[in-house]
Amino acid sequence: MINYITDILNAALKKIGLESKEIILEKPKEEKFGDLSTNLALSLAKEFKKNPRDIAKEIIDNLEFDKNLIDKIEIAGAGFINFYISDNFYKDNLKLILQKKSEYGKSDLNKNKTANIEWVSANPTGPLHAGHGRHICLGKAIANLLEWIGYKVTREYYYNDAGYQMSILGQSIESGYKQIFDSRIQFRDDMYKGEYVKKIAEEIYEEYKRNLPPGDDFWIKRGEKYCLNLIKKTLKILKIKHDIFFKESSLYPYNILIINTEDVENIDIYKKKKLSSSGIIKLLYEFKTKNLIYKKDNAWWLKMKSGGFQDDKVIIKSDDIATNRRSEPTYRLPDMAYHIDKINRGYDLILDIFGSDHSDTYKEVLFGVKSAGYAISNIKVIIHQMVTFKKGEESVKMSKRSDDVYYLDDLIEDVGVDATQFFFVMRSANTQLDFDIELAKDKSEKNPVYYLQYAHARICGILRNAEENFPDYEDAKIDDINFELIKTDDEIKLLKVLSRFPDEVLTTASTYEPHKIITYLNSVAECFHRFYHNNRVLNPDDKETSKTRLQICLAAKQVLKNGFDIIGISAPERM
RNA sequence: GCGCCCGUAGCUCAACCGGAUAGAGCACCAGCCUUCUAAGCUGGGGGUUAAUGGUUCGAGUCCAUUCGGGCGUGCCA
Repeated sequence: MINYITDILNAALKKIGLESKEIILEKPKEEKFGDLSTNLALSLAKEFKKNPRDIAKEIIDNLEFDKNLIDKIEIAGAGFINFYISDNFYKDNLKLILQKKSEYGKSDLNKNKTANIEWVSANPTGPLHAGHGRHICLGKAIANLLEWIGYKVTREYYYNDAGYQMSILGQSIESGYKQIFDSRIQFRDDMYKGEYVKKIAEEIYEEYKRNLPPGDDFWIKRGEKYCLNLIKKTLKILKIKHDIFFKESSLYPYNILIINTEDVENIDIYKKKKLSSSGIIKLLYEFKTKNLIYKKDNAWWLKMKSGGFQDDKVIIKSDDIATNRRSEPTYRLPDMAYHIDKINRGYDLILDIFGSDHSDTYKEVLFGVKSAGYAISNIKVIIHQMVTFKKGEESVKMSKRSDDVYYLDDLIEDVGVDATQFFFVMRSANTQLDFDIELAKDKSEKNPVYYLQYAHARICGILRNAEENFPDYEDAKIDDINFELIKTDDEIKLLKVLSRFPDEVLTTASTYEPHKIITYLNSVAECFHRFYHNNRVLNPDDKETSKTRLQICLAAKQVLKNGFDIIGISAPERM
């Protein structure tokens, strides 16, 4: 419908002799202003310094439209053009929903385009904690949205499988292992002390007893495998499956993270050894060739001041025996190489999701990628603010250091998968979120999840009733709909809301803001509940109306279900 | 100190390139179950959109300043 009106408006502009414009059509807040409205005349008035109402009149006089679809068009207020859409359109759309079913709302706008969405990407140093939840649930919904607007989506998980943090994990497990038979062993402050560390240690002890396995690498690899499995398990509960797990080490020669600072100086060494094909080395070549890096204090720095940053940043650390620091890249360099890797894979859209604690670093990374000579216009970054947890009035402390962490598994167990998903996606990503665990747990009308799911369950109740008591209604076909019988306000309003779904999906997807779908579904549920309250669906004395209303119910159920699929919650048949 | 994000009803939050009387849920008040699930429906009270100034036909939205909150500001990621 929006496309149709946009087209006829542009045709009218052409007749007047104006360029076609990007036309904004929105649903007016007030019903009396029609179904769709445009401020086109107002913005043209600004441009040409004319009276907006005169322009609006001129446009309408030149507008040709299908009277079967649009009842009337009016000028209102300062110069808004309001369209009143015919009920016929909504009735036709009812058929469309019932025919398209789970496809209703999907668009092929980005047919043949590919998108890569990278998220979660927590390093496998332990289980996911509750704070990760927002990031994870948001990414899940956005990935779904991209598919709904036609992208072929690759879901990717990037993690550091070596380096400082992982070596701490290895040391922690080693300490845990030794502690089993030597009570003198203590954990250092900077070590991981969670229950899972002990579990890994015990597993290893069962396998090797006191025959200490050799090498640092052993502990790290065991830890990585175990922790990644914990993470995947949690993701599976949330019905998330990544297509690619990308290891940082795969960007290095021999998958080893050490880059010798001297070797960078004589970077051709890598070429001689035929090791110059890895992402990190290639990038270093590019930086060196473009004279973007320099050596200072035995570390390598990337020139960033030119990009508006306060300081240049270290990309390869110096050796420092005192602090046990090795000559390895900082996170920036592999992150840049990783993004270049994604660019080279040729996606039409590359999406990163970060918490606000990374909002500075992604700029550095993009700057580096751009400086190295790559186009970054396909890369979009979504930043979400942090989340705090509370139980009623009491706030829940999130401590990484202690072993008393509130894990994502705990949260899911406390409030359920649906409430977890819903609460994290419910709010705009760029506001700080207060997650009320008590409220999410609540099985009453206070809990906003239920308002939506209840509408779906209610419809299922009607369908069950039809099946059991009115078998001859149940087999009603789309062709049995008698449009003449759709006449109450509640019915029409419900159909109007349902017709908006495809447009809502589009705008939601193009801004990557899944909470808008929830706002929309709320209005679907609201209209359905009112319809339900005022309009008896199954009535033995009026078979035709019953059949028709059953089809309306089916359509509402479908739209709710499709919306639930996008945000990733279930559609319960009973509650 | 500097950078990014945020500040909307008692609470949690919406508001689509700047548009018409700023909207929901919860909480509060008053009604509605002999009828497909009352986890619902109907009505009501509640606002100087943190403050001040500016831009314009029009500002919650853009600009400036101030106040308040979050996150960053490592050779951690």
